[in-house]
This record gives sequence, structure tokens and C-alpha cells, in this order.
Amino acid sequence: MAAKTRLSKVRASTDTERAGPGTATAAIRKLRVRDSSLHESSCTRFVEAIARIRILPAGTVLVEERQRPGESTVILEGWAARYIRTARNGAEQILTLNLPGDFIDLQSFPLKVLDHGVRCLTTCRVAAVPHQAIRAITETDPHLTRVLWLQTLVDAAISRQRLFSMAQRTALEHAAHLICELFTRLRVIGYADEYSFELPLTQEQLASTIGLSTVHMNRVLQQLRKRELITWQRGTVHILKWDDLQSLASFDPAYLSLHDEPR
Amino acid sequence: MAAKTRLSKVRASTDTERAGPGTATAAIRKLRVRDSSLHESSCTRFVEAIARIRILPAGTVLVEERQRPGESTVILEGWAARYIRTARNGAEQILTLNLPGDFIDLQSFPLKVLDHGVRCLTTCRVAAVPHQAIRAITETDPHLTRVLWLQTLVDAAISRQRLFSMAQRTALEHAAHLICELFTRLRVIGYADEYSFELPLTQEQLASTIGLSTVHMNRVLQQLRKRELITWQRGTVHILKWDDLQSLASFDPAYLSLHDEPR
DNA sequence: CGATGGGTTGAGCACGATCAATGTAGGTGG
DNA sequence: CCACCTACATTGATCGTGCTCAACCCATCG
Repeated sequence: MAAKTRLSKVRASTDTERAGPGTATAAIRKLRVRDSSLHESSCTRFVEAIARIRILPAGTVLVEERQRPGESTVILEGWAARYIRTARNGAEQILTLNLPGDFIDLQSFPLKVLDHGVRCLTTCRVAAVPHQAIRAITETDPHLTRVLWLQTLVDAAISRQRLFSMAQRTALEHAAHLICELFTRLRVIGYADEYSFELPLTQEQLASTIGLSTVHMNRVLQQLRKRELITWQRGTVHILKWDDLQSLASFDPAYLSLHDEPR
Repeated sequence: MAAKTRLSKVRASTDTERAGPGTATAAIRKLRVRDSSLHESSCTRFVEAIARIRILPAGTVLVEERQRPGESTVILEGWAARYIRTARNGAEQILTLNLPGDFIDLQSFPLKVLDHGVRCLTTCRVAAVPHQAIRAITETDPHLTRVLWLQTLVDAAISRQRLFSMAQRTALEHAAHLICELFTRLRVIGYADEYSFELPLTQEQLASTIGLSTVHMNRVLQQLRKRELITWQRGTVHILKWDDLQSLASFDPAYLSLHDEPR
């Protein structure tokens, strides 16, 4: 299984390593997809801003709620999630899922204090970027700054879509939409095959993302399988009927700002 | 009623006027609240970026979905809302409410294409800021750029909170939370009295914001009144028991980033 | 082998949707 | 000044999606 391979490769690497070429591939790809006119030197500057790389086991809290981190984190490998803890039972509501290449808490640079936490959902290889370095970028590289700004806004757009899903889509449609979105985002960074991708989450985590109970999440997934829209076995999702899935979800990838454009 | 006064004052002004001192008070206040160290010259630069001011009647669409605006808009007076139109019946789901001082579609500057529309909910006095001018700011004024970036992220934080409300709070709690949030945001820009503020929306618009049916929204409001938490008469909301309302909603204003801090 | 974490199934319940009427206040024209 | 109209608020009745609780299954792993 590809997931296994990847993770073991990850584990094989040293626990702390120097940033080097290739380590931030997905992140650079994410920048370039949205603005290929971004100068090579800006990409280099971005990579050079990385202070250190760490491997973190699943479940690790990257940023605690209310914390005041002095650095932001780029996921190089693995999945993470932003969450808010609920007042009553302390359960975690997942706000957004974060994939390799995501500059997860870049937001903490302007915000200073975060209103939510970030947790690794799988083993993660992450790079730390000191706020000092980001600040320096804003002072000297307006173009890269705008692209980074853009990234945080795509994140916001994803939240808005989820908001819309919660309010207007049925559980089935919402689930279909999430799958469409994940597939599309993964494909951009080269993590999806023709019509399949690895989904290293439990149904419980998925439920928490969509805002469903675990039980109902399970039933919704059964529906998607019964309708022969997807299969999901051993951590891999296969999309059987992309068009039908997309139209069920009324998924339109425009909000992901995937078009290349001078920013 | 103060609302009436304000609106008639608005109507009395000319239809298109030059930007001048005092016209962007709320917007400047919003900048300064979060970073009082922002230099005077940056505020001036911000005001100078305003190209023209217009008065728009309630219902006007400021930005159409999928549009590619060449300028962004600051609300000087009035309420607006971001929305996404639903696929099935074409109804509008309100994503966020926007108040005086909000740089509503600043996001369209990095994003280029918006995934949602913006509509005036009341008569609005709005200022247009050409993207060209914003770009110039990013090239020459890193500090102001960071504060503008921050603004868009506060917007995102508000969406995240709404997302959380949808998933985890009951309709009653969600409504209470929205009232707490609006009160807090309005107070910052000087639009709320001790414990009251003008809410120039219909129950239907409120329902669309929270994602409820109009009927249920009405019942929820009745609950809030029956519990003697608020009153809402002739467009003015009075908060009777702030502490109780806040704890019912588990409202914590941290996500609004209202603390003053060098950014 | 039992323990554990995920996935699956069933039964009953509740929050909030929907449909349909009715109430009420402001605004307009005869 | 009243009759009417319109927009918004309110009420009642019924229905359905998704929650909760509780049990059971199954694979993996120590």
C-alpha cells in the first residue's frame, strides 16, 4: 500500500534534518500552481525560511488553542487538522483538513494568537518557519507575500464552502462534496491517481469534519457505496463515477483558486 | 430612531463625493484597534487609496459570484453580506455579515475571482479601492499590508466560528452567539451603546445567516425573549443579561483579534 | 488468546424543516 | 379617512433527517 510505503520512508529519515531541495516539493508546487510567474528566487527564499524539519507521530498537537506560536508550520508529509474544542464534552470539532504542502498556521503570523488548535492526524513531517522569517519576506518580497496571503485566503474559502455545506447540503451531499474537494486538492500536489487517493482518516474523524455523529457518517458512506459512487477500502478511496459524485455534491472547484495567474 | 437619522444623513450627502477626513472613520478605527503602532502615514495612504464613494440602496449586489472585480470595497455606512446562491432553489445562504468599516471584498485582491457574492442589506455608503492601489500598498508599505492581511484573516476566523456554531451549537446557542458577536464588533467601531445596538435585518436574513428556516428563527428569538436575555423592538436589540447570553453562547471574543499589538 | 480500535446495525427520539394560515404595522390610492 | 396592499412576524400541525444509546462484528496486535 502506498500509504505504508510513504510513512515508512518518512520514519526512515532522520528526526531532524536540514532543509534541502525536494523537501518542500508539495509546498512549492502549491505556490506555483496559483502563480507560475512567481520568481525562482522567491521559491528559494521560501525554502530558506524553513528553520528545521521534524517528524511527529499521529495525534501530536502542533498548536494549542489560544497559544502564541513564534513560528508557523508547513506540512511536508501527512495530514493534519484545525480544530476547536467544544465547551460541553470537550470533543474536537474539526474545522479544516490540511494536506501536504499546506502552510497550516501561517495565519498565526498576522493573527498572533490562534482561535483554534492544530493536530496531526497521521504521522507528519513538518517544517517550522519562524515568524521572523515571514516578517522579513513581507518586508522584502511583496510578490511572495501576496501569494502567501492568497494561501491563507484559499483556506478561508474552504471554510466558507464547509459553512455552506453545513447550512444547505444534506449529509450525503456534504460528504460527497468533501470527497470531491480532497480529491481535487490532492491531485494538485500529486497525491492522487487517476480516480483514487489515500484517505488516512477514521470515520470518526471524517464525521467530526462534516459535523455528523459517527453512526450517521457510517450510514452516509454506505449510501455513497450503494449508489456506486465510491469505494473505500484499506485507506484508499476510489471514485467510480466522478461526474455523478460532483453533481450530487454540486461541487465547483472555483473556490480553490487553482488557476494560474499573476498575483 | 438613530438608524433613521443615520440613513437620512447618508441620503442627504451627494451621490458621489471625494474621499475626505472622517469618511472612513470606522475603517481606520478597525485598523488602529488591532495595531495602534500603525503609522499615521499608513492610515493616510489607506484613505488616499479610496477612489470614489457611492451610496447604494438596500439589495444592491456589490459583487456578483464568479466575478472578477478590479477594485475592492470598504463599507463606510450600512450593512452588507457575503452570500452563496444555492443550487436547488436559488436561495441565498448568507456566509458573513459585514458592518461599517469592513473591507468586504479585500479578498478579491489576492484571489482575483470570488467564490461568493456580496449584497447590501441596508442602504450603504461604500468606498471603492482599486486593486492597483492595494498592489501599490503591498509594494511600498509592508506594515499596512500586514494589517490588511490580518483583516482578511479575522474575517476567516469569523467564518470558522460560524462553522463551529453550525456543527456544535443548538439553534438557540447559535443565535445567542451571533448576537454576542455583532454587539462586540459594533462596539469596536462605536456603533453600540452600553448594552444595545441597531440590528437592521429581517428575521429572514438572520435565519439565512444562521442556516435556519424563518419559522424556526422566529421561535428561537421568542425563546431568547422569554428567557429575558434580549429584547428586539423597532430594529434595536437590547441585551438584558450579557453574562447569561455570553455563557449560553459560550462566546469568547478572542477570535476577533481585538487586542492591540504590533503586527 | 484476549484486548482494543474501528466499523456496522437497530430502535427510539428530538430538533428543526415544511406547509399553511393568521396577525400586524406602514404605506398607498380612492 | 378608510380600504387595500405588502412585507414581516407569528402560530399550529405534521414530517423527516440525523442524534443517542446500545449492542455486535471484525481485524489487528501484543
